[in-house]
Amino acid sequence: MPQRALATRELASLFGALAHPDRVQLLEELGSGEQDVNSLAERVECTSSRVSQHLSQLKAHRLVVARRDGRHVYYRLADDRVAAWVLEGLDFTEAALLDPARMREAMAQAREAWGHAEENQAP
Amino acid sequence: MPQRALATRELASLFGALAHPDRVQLLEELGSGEQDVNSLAERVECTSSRVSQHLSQLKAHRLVVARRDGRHVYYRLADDRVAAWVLEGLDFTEAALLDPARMREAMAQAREAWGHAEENQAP
DNA sequence: CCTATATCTGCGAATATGTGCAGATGAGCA
DNA sequence: TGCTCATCTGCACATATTCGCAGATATAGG
Repeated sequence: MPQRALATRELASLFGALAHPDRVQLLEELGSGEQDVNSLAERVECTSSRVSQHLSQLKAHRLVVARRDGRHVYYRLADDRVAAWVLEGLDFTEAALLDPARMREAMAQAREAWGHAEENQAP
Repeated sequence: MPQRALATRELASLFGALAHPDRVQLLEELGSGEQDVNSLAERVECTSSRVSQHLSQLKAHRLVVARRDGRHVYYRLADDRVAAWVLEGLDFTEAALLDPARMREAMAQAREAWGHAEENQAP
C-alpha cells in the first residue's frame, strides 16, 4: 500500500517543516491573529528575509496562508485544527521539561545557542 | 519568560526527532505493540544499526522506551497520549494528499527517494 | 518615471544530519 | 573461557539545512 507510505513520508516532511524554533514561534505568534512579515520579524528577532523564508516553508505545507494588502503581506494560520494540533505539542514539551534531566539538557542547548546563561530554576 | 522559549525550542527539537520517514514508520509499527530491533529493521527495510540509531533518538525524546529480555531489546511507545498526538498527524497528511498538487509533489519526491515510478492514480 | 518601503529570491559558506561500515558491548550457551 | 547473536557506538564521508547578504520584485506616492 503505497498510499500509507506516502502519508508517512509526507508526515515526516511536515515534521521537518516544524523542526525549527523560529518556525514554531511564528506559529505561536500567529495563534493570536494575523500579522505581517515585519511584525513577525521583530517578534522572533531575526531579519525579515529569514522570516520570509520560514513562512514560505510553512506555506508550502499549508500551515499558513498569505494575504496581500498594499505593500504588506499578512500571514495567518491556515487551519485551526492543524494549528491546535501543533500547539498541543507545547503541552507535552512543557511537561517533559519538568523532568530535571531533560530540563538541564534543554537549558544547556539553549545556552549554547544563545551564548549566555539563564537564571537557574531549581538547584 | 525563558520558560516559554525553552518549550518552543524543545518542541522544535521534538519535531526534528520526528522529521524522518523511518522514525515515523517506527512509531507507526510500535503502535500495534512492542517489537525488538530486528523485527523493526525488517519492517522499515534498513539495517538494524540504523534502526538502533533512530530508536536512540526517539528514546532521547521520551517517545519510546526500551526493555531488555535476554539478548533482545524490545521497544514500545512511551506515552499513549504523545503517540496518539503524533499519529494524529497522519490524518492531516492524508487529507493534504487529497490536494492534487501536493499529491503530485509528494509522489515526485517519493519516486526520487525510491528510485522507481509508482502507478498513477488520476491523470 | 523615480524613490522608498515591504517582501521575496539566489548564492556561497558554515553547520547539522544522515549513511555505511567496522568494531565494541552485552547476553546466552557450550 | 570461548563462541555467537543482537544491539549499540564511533568514525569518515555524503547530503541537507541554515544563515547572512546582495540584489530582484512588488506596491504606493510623488
